[in-house]
Amino acid sequence: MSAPVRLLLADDEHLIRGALAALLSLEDDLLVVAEAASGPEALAMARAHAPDVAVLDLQMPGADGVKVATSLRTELPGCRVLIVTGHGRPGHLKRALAAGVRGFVPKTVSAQRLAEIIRTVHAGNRYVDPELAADAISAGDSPLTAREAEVLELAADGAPVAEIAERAALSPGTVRNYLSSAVTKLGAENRHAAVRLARERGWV
Amino acid sequence: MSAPVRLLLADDEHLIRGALAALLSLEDDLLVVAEAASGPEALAMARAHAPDVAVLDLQMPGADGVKVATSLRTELPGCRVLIVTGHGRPGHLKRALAAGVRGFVPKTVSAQRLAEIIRTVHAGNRYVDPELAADAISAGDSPLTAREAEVLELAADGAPVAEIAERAALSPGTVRNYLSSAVTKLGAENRHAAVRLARERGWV
DNA sequence: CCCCGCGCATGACAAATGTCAGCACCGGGC
DNA sequence: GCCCGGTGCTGACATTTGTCATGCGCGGGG
Repeated sequence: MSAPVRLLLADDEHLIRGALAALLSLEDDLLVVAEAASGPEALAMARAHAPDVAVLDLQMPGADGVKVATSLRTELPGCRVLIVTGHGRPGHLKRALAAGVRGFVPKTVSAQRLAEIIRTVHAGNRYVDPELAADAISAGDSPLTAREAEVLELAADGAPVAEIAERAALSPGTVRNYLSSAVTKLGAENRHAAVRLARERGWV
Repeated sequence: MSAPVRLLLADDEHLIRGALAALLSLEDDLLVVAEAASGPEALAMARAHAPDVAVLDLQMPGADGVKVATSLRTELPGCRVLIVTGHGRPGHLKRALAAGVRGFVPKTVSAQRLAEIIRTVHAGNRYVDPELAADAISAGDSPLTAREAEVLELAADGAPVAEIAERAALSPGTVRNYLSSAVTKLGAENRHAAVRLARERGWV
C-alpha cells in the first residue's frame, strides 16, 4: 500500500469545494491537503503544500484554471493538474492541454468517477472526457489569426471601433478590417454575433 | 423529534448534486428523497415525491430555477423553494421572490450554512443572502419599459434591426427608437453594451 | 529565390445604426 | 376633463460599421 494521493482543491464555490473535499476524503487513498477559492490562492496553496494532483475549476476569480496550470507547470513540474468545468467549451480543452493539463472533465461526472480519474492522472496518464473531446474535434481549430482573435476579444463588451483601436494600438481602419475578416470567417452577421460564436466554440 | 425534512435536489452538475446529497444526508433531520438534472425533471420529481423543500439551481437546462418555482407554487403550494446560484444577478433575486421562492443563496456558502438555511425555510421563514440582497437594493429597479426590455432581449444575440423588428412584429424604426432609449437609460455606448449591462443587473 | 500569408495601413463606398423631432392612440391618475 | 407616460409609427440626419481594393514590409516554405 503506497502513500495517499495528496490533493489541492480549487473552486470559488465554497459549497462545491467543501462537498467535494468531503466526498473525496471518503476514499482512503485520497487526501485533501489544501483548498483555494481563487486562482492566486490556488497558486499560493500549491507552493505551500506541493500536492500530487491539483483539481482546478476552470472559472475562478483572479486567474482561471488554465492560467494556474501554466504557472504550476514550471513551478511544480511534479504536480499533475486536473481541470473540472461546468460548461466545457471546445477551445478551452485545447488550451488546457497546451498548458500541460493532464485531465479535463465536466462537472456532470459523479464523485466516484472523479476519484478514479484522479487516480488515473496521478498515475501519469491523461484523461479527457469523451464527449468534450468529440466536441473539440468536431469544432476544429480556430480559423482566426492571432490579431483577429485579439481584436474580437476587445470587441466583446460592445466597445466602438475607436476604443478597440486605442486599446489595441491599431488604426481604426485596421481594426475594421480584422473584424470584417473575422466575421466573414465565422459566417456571422456582424461582429457581435461573431463574438458570441467564437465564445461558444471557445476560440476567444 | 419530528419527521425529517424531505428534500428535492436539482442541479445539472452531477458532481455537485451528488456531493450535496451526501453532505446533507449527514444531517439526521434532512432526507434527500429525489434528485434532478434539469428543470422539467425537477418538476416531475417534485410531483412524484412531494418534497418539503426543493433546492434548485438557478441555471439548469430546460427551465431555470425561477420557472420551476413558479410552476411548483401552484402545483405544490406546501413545497418551499430554495434557490442556489453560482453568480447571483440582482434581478434574478427579485424575480425569484416574485415567484414565491423562500430562500436565495449563492454557492459560496458552506454545507453547514445551507443545512441551517434549509431548516429556516422549512420552518416557514425566508432567507436571502445579505450580500445578494444588498446588491439587489443598490441596483434598484429596471428603468426599462416592458417593450424596451423585450426589444433589448431580442437584440442580445447580435441580430440586426430588421430581424428584431420581424421577430417583435414592430416597425424597424420603432425598434431603433426603443433601442436608442434603452441605451440612453442605461448610459451605454451602444445596444450591445446595453445588453451586457442589463444582463449584469439581471434586467433581461 | 520567389510566393504566400500575415500584419498593418489608407481610402472609398454602401449599409446599418444612433439620434432627434414630431404625430397619433390609449389608459390611468389627479 | 386634462395631463402624462407608454406604445407605435414616420422621416431626416449624422455617425458608425461593414466591405472591398490596394499598398507595403516581413518571414517562412517550397
